[in-house]
Amino acid sequence: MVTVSTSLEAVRTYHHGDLRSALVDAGLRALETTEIGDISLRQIARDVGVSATAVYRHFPDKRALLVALAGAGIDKLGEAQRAAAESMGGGPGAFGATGRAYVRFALAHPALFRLIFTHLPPAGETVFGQSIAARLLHDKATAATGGDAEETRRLMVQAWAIVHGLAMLMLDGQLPPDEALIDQVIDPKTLFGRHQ
Amino acid sequence: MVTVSTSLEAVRTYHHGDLRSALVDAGLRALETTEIGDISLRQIARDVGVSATAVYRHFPDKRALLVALAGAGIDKLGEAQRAAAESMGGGPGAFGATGRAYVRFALAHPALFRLIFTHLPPAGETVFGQSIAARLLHDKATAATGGDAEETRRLMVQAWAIVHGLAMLMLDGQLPPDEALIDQVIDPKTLFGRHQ
DNA sequence: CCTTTAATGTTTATGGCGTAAACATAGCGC
DNA sequence: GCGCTATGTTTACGCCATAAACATTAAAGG
Repeated sequence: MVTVSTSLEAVRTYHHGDLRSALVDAGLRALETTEIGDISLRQIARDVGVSATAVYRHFPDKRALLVALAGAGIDKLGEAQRAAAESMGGGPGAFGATGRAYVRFALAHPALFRLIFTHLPPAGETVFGQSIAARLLHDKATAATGGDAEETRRLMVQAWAIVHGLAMLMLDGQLPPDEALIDQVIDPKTLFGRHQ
Repeated sequence: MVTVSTSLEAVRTYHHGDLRSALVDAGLRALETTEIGDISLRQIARDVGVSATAVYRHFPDKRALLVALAGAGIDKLGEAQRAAAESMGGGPGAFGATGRAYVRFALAHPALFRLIFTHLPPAGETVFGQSIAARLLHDKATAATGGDAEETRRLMVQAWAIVHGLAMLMLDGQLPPDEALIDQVIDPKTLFGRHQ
């Protein structure tokens, strides 16, 4: 029996121990350097040091692994937004901070960001519905509209669309990924100050 | 020599006649029913009734064919916007009409729309730069800002981002693809009426 | 403890893909 | 009419996702 020492104290045996999370970790790592279309099951398995078909013990198919990666990505995105809001003390600047964090996350992890939104049927609830920013945004929009539900919804969708659109256009090279442009476009004053 | 009759009057010989445009047409047709990641050179070649490698006489690789398809898509999108603007007589409602046409186009041709923006390095100029809507938008934004260049740019980017974001979120199942929501979100009054 | 069994690996195989290389055909300029 | 070149085809390679059969080991029950 061959015993291969891996990164730290761990030792490889026939059974891996926690292959599922190792695959997810390797997948997330791969997404940092590989565009989404070039992600391959076999490569991820190779990275983990396991046969290609071992993956199928933990995921029914490639798509299922990608769904798991997207889930991890959604968590990361949420955490980035939470941290951004917290850094503003949850105060009036918090909502804008979550928007900027959203775009920065997209630019920092393009393949992961794309995976979250595209290439997968929305897993159960909508990404946005689960978001920290959703509550902040809802509060802000409700205040701005004085409680009108339809207007509130419009403001929320507009705000999300602007942030998401900015992220996508920068990701796709249609707009320069400038920090200054992000700040300029995501300005709560111009997004909410307009309501009559 | 086998002579196969194709759709109309045409006749197949060893040389196709206009394989390049036949491939583009078949590719566009494929994009109506196949998501972008599942588009295959070999299938397109099969649809045209030609060997897989014949494609390489007209395109250096798959990417090049996709670029050609994206180019055709950009033309179609531009035409849809032009028609939308014209239907409003080019009047004050024209700009909003181009925005709605943009989102409707995305919903009507999801794979093609994605191809145009993602999966390809922006071919030369930006998609938006060439757009009919760009001029309408620029005029509108300039009027709203009284000529301030930076403010004009901000308004233009915000408008494009909102439209693009809405299209993407609907495409990705994060927002319901309702006509009413499109009309509500893309409302020039709420997009431009706010400027102080 | 020791054995059975289920979980979790590996090997092997299949068919599809993009693409390179060698070869075939035919249209066009001389 | 002939040869050159554009434009096809055939064949082949290596990678991919995935199915099927087989191997190893951990855990559970006697």
